[in-house]
Amino acid sequence: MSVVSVSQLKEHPGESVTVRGWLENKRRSGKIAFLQVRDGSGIVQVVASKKELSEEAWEAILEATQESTVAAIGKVNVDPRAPGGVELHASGFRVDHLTEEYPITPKEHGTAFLMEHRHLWLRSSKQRAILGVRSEICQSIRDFFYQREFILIDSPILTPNACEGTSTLFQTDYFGDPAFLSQSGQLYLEPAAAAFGKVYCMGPTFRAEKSKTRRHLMEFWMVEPEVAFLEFDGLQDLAEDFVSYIAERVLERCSENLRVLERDPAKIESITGPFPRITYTKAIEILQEQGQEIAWGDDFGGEDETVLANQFDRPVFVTHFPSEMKAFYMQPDADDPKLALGMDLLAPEGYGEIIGGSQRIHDHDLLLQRIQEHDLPLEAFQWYLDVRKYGSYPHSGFGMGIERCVAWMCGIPHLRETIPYPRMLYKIYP
RNA sequence: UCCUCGGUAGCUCAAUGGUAGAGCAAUCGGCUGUUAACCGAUGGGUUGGGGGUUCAAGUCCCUCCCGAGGAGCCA
Repeated sequence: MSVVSVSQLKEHPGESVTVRGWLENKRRSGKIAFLQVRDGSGIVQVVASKKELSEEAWEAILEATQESTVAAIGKVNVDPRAPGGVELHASGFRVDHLTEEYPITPKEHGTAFLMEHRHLWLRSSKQRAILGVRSEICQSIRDFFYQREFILIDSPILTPNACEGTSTLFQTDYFGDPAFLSQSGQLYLEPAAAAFGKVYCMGPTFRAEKSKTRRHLMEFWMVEPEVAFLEFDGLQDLAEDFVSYIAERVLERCSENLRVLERDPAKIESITGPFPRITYTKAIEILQEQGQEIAWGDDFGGEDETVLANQFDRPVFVTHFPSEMKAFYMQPDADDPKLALGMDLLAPEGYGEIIGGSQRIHDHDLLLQRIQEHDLPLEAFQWYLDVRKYGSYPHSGFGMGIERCVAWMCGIPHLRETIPYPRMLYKIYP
């Protein structure tokens, strides 16, 4: 008797097959029982009638508890009464492992309890849907760059110094010397752009900031492309194509997950270019018109981002920020050197900053000056300066937070559900 | 780090300063088409820890711990 995955059952109508999985729920009505069996590919209802089963198999059905490992043998029936349209009419049943007192019951639970049981919460339908979307997004990112002939450059996680010199880093011991967990792969990507032209990295990054909000994690995944000879307008085109492609793939491949999440696909259908592009100065004007208390030179707060994004029906680029509020490596605007060629992409619906990027300084002396102005340790950046010393070239890149993108596509409010095992302020279990 | 709210059965929550309760889960029984099934019964508590006020504290006060929401910081 062949083992068939639940997702493939509709290919075997009338056949007798075995399904192996976990018992999600059971309803019993005297001599007939309905069991929801989940195998990872889907959920199927097993219908079991006492008179059609051996005494042993019927006993196994009575004994089976929620989340027990079970094997159901039976005929595949197409039946409109069954959720999913297909059910298994049992001719045999056994319990391979009996679960006792599974903590997550079919009724409601609080967030704290579910986070404490994250390793089990993963089995819940909503969590499976979110992580399924995450998987598709990561795959679409790799496909996007592969199709455009980018080379994958894995950046290091252990680094000898604070890359951007801004955020708080996790420190560890490297054979007696201090080392830090990476907060960005960008600086390591820029030299690689001179080797391959178009490169990207995707991996975990770490920030030791004591942020306690729905939009922050201590450990999050970031994808960062870096392209030689790409300048500021082209960078925005790339980000626009990139985000549009991800949205298209989620719509195409994740419709069932979106349905489980009750996510309106229209919200994702509207993520197509061109995205509006406004300057920081224009953004401040809009915010002031909307009654936000903000002055030129201030950074956006969470509410500012939401108010600004709500002015548009799709993601919006904000560009040309004051140089002082941005990282040391951003190229100054030729028309107004007070401004940096940096851009943020703000997502609608309050999801905030999805992408941050810039054209990088490619002039050696200017970069050296900026490193000194920011009081960064020059010796640690010697290799980074080398990129501008041996065949310098204009180049640009951006970074996108994977979790923020997943939360946005799924329409869920908190980042903690968008990564299998979130690392949050003071919380690292399980 | 700061502000606000909260911590009572395995879970979600009730309980004027006066006998700690319900639903779900668990256990047992009933039911041949259930959709978080339903019906009946049973077991289940150091009310987050410590201290205080009071004849009497889950309830009021102090303190510590833990959690949630928000702010700041940031992607």
